[in-house]
Amino acid sequence: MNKYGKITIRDVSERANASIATTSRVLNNTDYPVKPEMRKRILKAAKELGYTPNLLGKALKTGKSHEIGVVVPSLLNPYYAEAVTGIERICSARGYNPVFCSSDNSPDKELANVEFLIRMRMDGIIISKIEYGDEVIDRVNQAGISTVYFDQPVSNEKLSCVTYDFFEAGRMAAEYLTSKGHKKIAFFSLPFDRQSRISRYEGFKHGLKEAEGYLYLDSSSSYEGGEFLREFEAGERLVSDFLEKSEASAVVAINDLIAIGAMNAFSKRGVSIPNDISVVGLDDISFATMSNPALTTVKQPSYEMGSIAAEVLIDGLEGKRHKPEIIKMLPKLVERDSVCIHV
Amino acid sequence: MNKYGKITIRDVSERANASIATTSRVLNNTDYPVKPEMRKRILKAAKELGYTPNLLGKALKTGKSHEIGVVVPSLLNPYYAEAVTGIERICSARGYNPVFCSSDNSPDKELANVEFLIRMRMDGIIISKIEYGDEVIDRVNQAGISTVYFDQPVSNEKLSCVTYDFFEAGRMAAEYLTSKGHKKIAFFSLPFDRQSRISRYEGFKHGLKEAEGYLYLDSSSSYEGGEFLREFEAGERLVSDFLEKSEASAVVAINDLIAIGAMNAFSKRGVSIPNDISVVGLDDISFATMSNPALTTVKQPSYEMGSIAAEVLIDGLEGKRHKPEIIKMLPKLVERDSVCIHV
DNA sequence: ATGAAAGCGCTAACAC
DNA sequence: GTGTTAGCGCTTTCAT
Repeated sequence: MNKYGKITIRDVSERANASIATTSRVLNNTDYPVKPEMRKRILKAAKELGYTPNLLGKALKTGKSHEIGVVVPSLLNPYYAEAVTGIERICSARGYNPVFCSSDNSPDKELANVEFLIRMRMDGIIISKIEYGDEVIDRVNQAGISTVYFDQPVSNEKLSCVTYDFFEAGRMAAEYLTSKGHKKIAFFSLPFDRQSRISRYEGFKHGLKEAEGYLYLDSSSSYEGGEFLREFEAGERLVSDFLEKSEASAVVAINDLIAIGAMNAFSKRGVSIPNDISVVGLDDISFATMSNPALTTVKQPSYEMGSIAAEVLIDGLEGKRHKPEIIKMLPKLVERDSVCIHV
Repeated sequence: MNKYGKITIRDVSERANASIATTSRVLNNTDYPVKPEMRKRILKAAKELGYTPNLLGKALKTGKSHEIGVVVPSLLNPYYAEAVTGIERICSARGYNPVFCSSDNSPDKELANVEFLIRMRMDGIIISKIEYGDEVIDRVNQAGISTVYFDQPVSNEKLSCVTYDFFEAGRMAAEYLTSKGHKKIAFFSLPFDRQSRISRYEGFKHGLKEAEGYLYLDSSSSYEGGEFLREFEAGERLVSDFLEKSEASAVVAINDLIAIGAMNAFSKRGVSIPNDISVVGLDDISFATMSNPALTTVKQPSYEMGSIAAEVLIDGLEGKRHKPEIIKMLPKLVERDSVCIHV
């Protein structure tokens, strides 16, 4: 035992009367030939001493940590919680250890997290980037660390990315509503500060066809109390605005949280969903099944996106994939109880 | 540049015509005296080369990683998501980097995660333990790593723990209902496989006073699809059971997810909340404000518990606290719209 | 089949 | 004010 009070491989080797090299070979279960008795002695010594390998030493030496860094904007947001769960399952199935960092919706923290992961010499990084510019991308490229982006699209074709057809999702929502006879449809949104929102809205407009579209934007920006609640409340505010003008018979919300907040605000004011107003969300978070009425929405398969991002990254790390992979997941309409036919 | 293609401190020192030692001193911003020109040269060289410190080397040498490992049963569960956010904020404010691991509700994975964090030589660990026995505790103790437990209570007084008065929470819920005139109150629960659930139920019974209590247990155990939805569905199943017997005018649910699931199932069957049946939850997750009606519940301050756990741990690491700290957070009743007076 | 030793990137004690 | 060097725990090449 050294001055740090930790058992090292050296302590084990001494107690087993073996060399460090042999000890390392045994402890790592390599197929290197070692006499059975020696092997047994070493294993016994390790056990008796309560040896715990120091992965820092190992990673420093080998240049591989078997760790994968994951950066998401928020762990509070069910959407990311699901993605992260997908990542976690794949990584651990394939022998990697995911390390999650939340950037708390702050681009600065996002960059700091990425920096940290690079400095820790992660084998790879999975990131759902919110920063608008390319600082993160540049940093990661310069460091030469394998990275896959997910959620928000990344323009560069050289980069692996698991994204989603946001445009098509918006389009499907609008089209579904028109197919139900709605002629005037509102769009409830947060500020268009990310590509996904812009695309959703573009798609929405496209899906409208002959129907009229009305945009309602909530721009109160406080991120206090978690963006989670904030979005829910945005839904409530948008309803006030909407009710004043009463231009439409249906609304598409930029995400489920807003849709649910809106539905609640509507019911509180005696507007019945879906009888008076139809609502469709975008995302399909688990909670969408739990709202009352259950929310009709367009699914973004966050869990699968997370899993696939992890697969792509690990395949790359293990040399099973060489070119950057750009995967665009398709939306799927999930019909529940928040829409009805407009006559 | 070495064979790994990474810039090391050595490369920087060579380019700056300085020694490694001086370079290290400058790069770490120590107050060690270094001539301004030299300092400038080194900084310049580092920048030009795109030097990125290798934290593995540093941690190996110093024995401090400034990383804190966090293990929770699930990141999908909003309760833990909130706790984790509290941890994240404190750690990053105090210069530590939290590393989150989800054990995916599996005791085996929990132990594996803990093992990983120990091997990575984290400075400390924060864990919400689900494993029923003491394996995790023993392992952590043997490794001699500073740890604070949170959520589930830990019996050992030698261990720092941030927990919650589960008994009192159950009691408050029951008492609140009796104070509203309810005489027959049901308790909706999942299996009593953890202390928190047992305590909540005990407290509930205690708070009943002269009122009658009825226990409804959901034991369908599949963890597929995430415990999140599972609990919501458990609420629905419990309602079927309840409606067959119709013994009570109010229900206390072991957690908010079940309460919300139950409320939905009730409304679907034409039972109006709170007019026909009053419901109170336990937890106060953010979703509780978003249900319809908004859920009256007993708050467990998960965000604060996470923050405090982080504070306690870091104080310990920095020698600002020496004895184990046992903190028991108090519940708080949050009145919303799911309860009414029983006549 | 086993071991000695170099070295991964870094810090810090010590020397000058 | 600056530099030399030992060594953190580990793997791995090369000898034996």
